[in-house]
Amino acid sequence: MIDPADLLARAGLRPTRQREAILAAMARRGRPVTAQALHLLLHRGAGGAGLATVYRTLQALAQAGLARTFPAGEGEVAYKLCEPGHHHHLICESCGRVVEIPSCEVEGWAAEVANRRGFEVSSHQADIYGRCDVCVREEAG
Amino acid sequence: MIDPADLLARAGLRPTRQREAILAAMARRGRPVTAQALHLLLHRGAGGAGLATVYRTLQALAQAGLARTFPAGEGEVAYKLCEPGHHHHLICESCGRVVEIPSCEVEGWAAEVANRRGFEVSSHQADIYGRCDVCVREEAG
DNA sequence: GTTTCTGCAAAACCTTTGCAGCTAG
DNA sequence: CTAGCTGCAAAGGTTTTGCAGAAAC
Repeated sequence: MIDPADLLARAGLRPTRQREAILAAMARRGRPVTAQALHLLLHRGAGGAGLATVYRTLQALAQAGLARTFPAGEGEVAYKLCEPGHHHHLICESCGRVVEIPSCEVEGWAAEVANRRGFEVSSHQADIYGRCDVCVREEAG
Repeated sequence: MIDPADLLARAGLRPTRQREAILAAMARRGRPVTAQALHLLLHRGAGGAGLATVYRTLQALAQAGLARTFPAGEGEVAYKLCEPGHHHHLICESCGRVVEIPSCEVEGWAAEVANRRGFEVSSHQADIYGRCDVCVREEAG
């Protein structure tokens, strides 16, 4: 379970009403959201947060390694809460759901390919795009 | 060897002075460049090209599958000439050099991981970051 | 009481678009 | 001659920044 207050502490941020609202919304959503979308979501509900605050909070979370960024649409960036540490993603192109894949079988491949060309690996990144079980069924049904 | 005129023909674009200058600069560079950077590069040299033209050309190339986009800095997109078809990249974080990896051993891993979770794979994307042989030697020497 | 955070509005930025003039076929 | 391309400048959008007031410690 995701605890907003805990995440803020881990990021070295003061727990404020706005930040907790932002984190709660992100946790509830579970898939990447843009700053703009988050701002709208919160503005309508009770605990609002200014656009600048949303941007600043998301940036801080990403910098602390508690959120990952995804390219979204044209020139927009979406954020999603992620456990720190290395992992990959399975992304549904239909509903936007994102599943984290903890194990990393790409590791060996990356090291081999890189070494063969004299590269020294510092990191790698791999994501799989497709349609999730729910969306596949819906489309078929 | 990369032939600007040929690439333009493959993309269904008319060969003009500006476009050939853009392609020549991209080929010369060999690593991802942003539209802004290209514009500056060309504006200083002889064969200039307007910013709008640079953007339009890069967009057309990407759409034709002859260039790939890379996230660059904050909210910027960089482009690099790439052979069409599926491949991965080895990216040097020090000098920016990019090497294409044609073979795709990730394919199997992607399919297995996805199927295990009920996903239907449509595509995947994997890049390796590190330092290339030249930069490693420079750092050591 | 300090330090940090928020909100607003302005600014900065990259990118796209409209349009008149030019160029390739 | 016609269709397509270029350049400029204006517009569109997202993201960042400055600053006074508010909130957390």
